[in-house]
Amino acid sequence: MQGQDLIRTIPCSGNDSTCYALADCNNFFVSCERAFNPALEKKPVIVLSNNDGCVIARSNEAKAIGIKMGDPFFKIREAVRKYKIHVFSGNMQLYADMSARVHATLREFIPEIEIYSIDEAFIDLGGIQGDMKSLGEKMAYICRRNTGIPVSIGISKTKTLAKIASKLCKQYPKLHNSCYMHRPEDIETVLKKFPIKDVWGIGRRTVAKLDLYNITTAWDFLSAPEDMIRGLMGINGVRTRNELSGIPCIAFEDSIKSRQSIMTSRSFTKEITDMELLSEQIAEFTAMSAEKLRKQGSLCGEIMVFACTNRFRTDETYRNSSAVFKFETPTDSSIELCTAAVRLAHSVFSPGTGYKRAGVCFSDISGKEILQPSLFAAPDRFKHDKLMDAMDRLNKSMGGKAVLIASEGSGKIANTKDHMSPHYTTDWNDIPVAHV
DNA sequence: TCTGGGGTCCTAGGACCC
DNA sequence: TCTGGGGTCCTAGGACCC
Repeated sequence: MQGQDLIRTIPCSGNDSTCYALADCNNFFVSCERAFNPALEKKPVIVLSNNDGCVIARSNEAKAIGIKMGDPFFKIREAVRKYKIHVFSGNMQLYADMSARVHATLREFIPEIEIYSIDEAFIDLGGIQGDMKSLGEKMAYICRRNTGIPVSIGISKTKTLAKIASKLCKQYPKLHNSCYMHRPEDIETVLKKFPIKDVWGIGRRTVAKLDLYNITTAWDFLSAPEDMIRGLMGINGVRTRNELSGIPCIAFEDSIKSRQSIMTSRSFTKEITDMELLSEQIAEFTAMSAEKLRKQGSLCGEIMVFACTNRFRTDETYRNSSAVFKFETPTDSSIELCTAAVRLAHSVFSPGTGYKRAGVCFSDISGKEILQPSLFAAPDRFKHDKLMDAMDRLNKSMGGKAVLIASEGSGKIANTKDHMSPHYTTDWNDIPVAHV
């Protein structure tokens, strides 16, 4: 039974010597800003989340000053002035575009890559002959040259070990952004020094539990009995333990999987107390989610709307209300989705409440091609297809929100983005000009 | 004044059925 | 008074990731 759990996720390549690379972009959002503004090199730089709320990326210099991931911006204003930290509002369009460029560069080496996140990709090097260390160095060099983004390439027998190898690259500049970790004695030396809290899959809660057993390094974890790890962490703990010992338990997935849920939510600069404003926001979030839904060719079976108060306020109790609607027949029409969402927004709203955050979540998502039409569904149930298609194309070619659903309103609520860089690669007006 | 956003998977426990 | 046992499915909550 336990064995089957594990085997299910092991890639069945038929090759007993597996090898994975992890390409990890260094301080990715900061590196994107630097790629177009070289004056930022060697300077402390941070990037902020929506509404300029929290720190979501830091340059090494900013880390050295003591700026933490997730620090609220208003709490570090003093340090920003004192150390002349360069501040940017998150420019997600730019980062997504730069990410695509890095992926395209990696694919020139090995076509099948697994895009793990906006700044990370796994590459299956199983069966590849040659000097892995120099292959990694070459990948890192070409990525930097083609995109301006510094990338760390960690290579080892499992994904978890490859992650560790990529972290070593950042720690030791001498490695030239590429670390191939394969000899058992080297792996042992590394794991004995590697903090368990930095291992992929080991989070805060687990670190606290492991600490009670004096497990503080990756090697301690690997040396602990399997039953004990299973008891503390369940199957995922056993997988991580196997991965550290060189047995792959996390499969390589190069096909792009459709999302099982699609969410759009935002915090507001000022609390919303007006129902019309709230429902316009909800409609806007719904339209954004619906666009993502159509992009992956899916239908939504269930929609959830939520709105909550400011969880940091101490003078009143935190409230989070939500409501759900199930569609008789799944849909991808913004019109149907917005109609449902606005109705839900009305049922969630309570007068006199100040809402600080709200959002929309689509679930029960299915592929459009395998739709089982309900017996009672109207024959014209795809009547909005052409309209949606036209709307998506207009919005794509004209950028942003050229066409809106009526319930979205006119966007009266603006987010704070006081430090936005130009849309260098995604807006013709912002394309950098070379002065010669 | 000001505190992000979007995902996945696993597990335990309850409801329900035979 | 006595009060089974096993299976499935669903859901909420926890934990993790970036």
